[in-house]
Amino acid sequence: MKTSYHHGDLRQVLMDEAAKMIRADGEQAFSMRKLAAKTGVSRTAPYHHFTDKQALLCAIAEEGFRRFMLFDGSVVKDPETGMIARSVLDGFVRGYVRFAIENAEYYDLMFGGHLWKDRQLTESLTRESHASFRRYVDGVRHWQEQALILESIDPLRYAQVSWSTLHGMSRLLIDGIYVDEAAIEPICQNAAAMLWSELTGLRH
Amino acid sequence: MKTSYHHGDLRQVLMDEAAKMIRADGEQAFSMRKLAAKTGVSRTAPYHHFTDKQALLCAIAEEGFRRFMLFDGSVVKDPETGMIARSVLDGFVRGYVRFAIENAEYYDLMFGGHLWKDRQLTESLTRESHASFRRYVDGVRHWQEQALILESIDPLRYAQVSWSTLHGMSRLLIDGIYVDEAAIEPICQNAAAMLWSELTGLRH
DNA sequence: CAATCGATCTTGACACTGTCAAAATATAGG
DNA sequence: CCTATATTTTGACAGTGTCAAGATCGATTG
Repeated sequence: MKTSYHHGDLRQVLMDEAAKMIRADGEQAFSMRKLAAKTGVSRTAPYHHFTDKQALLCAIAEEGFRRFMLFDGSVVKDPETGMIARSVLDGFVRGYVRFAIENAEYYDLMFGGHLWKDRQLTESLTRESHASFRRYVDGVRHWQEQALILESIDPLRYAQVSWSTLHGMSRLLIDGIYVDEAAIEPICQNAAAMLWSELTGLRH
Repeated sequence: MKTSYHHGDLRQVLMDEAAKMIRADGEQAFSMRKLAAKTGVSRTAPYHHFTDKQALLCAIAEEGFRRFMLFDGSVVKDPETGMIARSVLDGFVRGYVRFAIENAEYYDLMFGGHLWKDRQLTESLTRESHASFRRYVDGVRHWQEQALILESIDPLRYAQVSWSTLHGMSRLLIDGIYVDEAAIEPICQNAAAMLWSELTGLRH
């Protein structure tokens, strides 16, 4: 039932192996030739499944976006105020950061900049990533329709700023800038408190 | 009065030219050999001023940190509440993002991750960058001592989260992720409002 | 002024990279 | 079986970071 001929779905094997290599030694140290060697094929074999090194990286990033969806839609109301509960924000922030840290090799490719910088994104990656963000904005808008958050919020603007916070934290933690791992929990707490306060207008 | 022999302070010329090249074509396309050619010296000449390509990039990043300082310390009080004025936050957020965008080639090296990822930072870069962040935390603490912001705030945690927001926004804007340039102003406004609200406990 | 010495630069070399063109091979359909 | 097509390999080329050895320059000293 294999659709591949010589090497049982080489395409997927290449992507998995590449991700593993990047996780182990960093994107900087990754090379197409080493990937080919590790996979046990010739140097140029990967080029029949990916037009480019860039295309391979885009494909991995795209897979990252598909694994990423964490807006499960389930909401908890605060019984007193009727607004969204702090715990929802806590879970969301932790979920985001957790994904970024545990799948750092994917996260780096998704938002590492290098892919975005040169504007040579695969069209399908562009589509997938934009869809991912749109889901986020839609989720916020949905909260608003249910009166779980302030009416005065602009969902797009809130999405942009809150995503900035989440992304900035993730970079901070992944790269170990100014911070060590033990600080993850309190930082997430603070960020969640800030975002919740922004959404509800309430003070913790 | 030149301290250099053959090429009037080659070290600085290399750094400037490198920054210019990275600005023009991106870090990805930057190479030591092209830099040497552009500067009009031999391929290995730069290696007598920088032990590594990495060391060169670190030196540029370090220069970026020195150009960066934007915590000027001047504060404006809100006449009614006696707390820090919204305009201070506005200016700070805009200043940060402005620097990041206008000096994107420096900012990328400072926080692009690639330098931090492999832990091969120059010692002096580590020092300079940490000093830069410490200045930020100290600034917040100073505000607190003057009772310009809430007493309940943990300056370190606030610094980490707010820096996350600023950094995330900058990446978002520099890389053009999910956003176009026209949105810079409203996004800065929203972020400043959120941070100000977090600092003062007030609602805009 | 000449000799020397250290700082600065160049030349040559090596292993490694991405990727193209052409050749080789395996598989599927007729 | 035989041919067309999908897949992989071999060979090649220009470009990369950087090391070792040599050449050259500037200043310092005798």
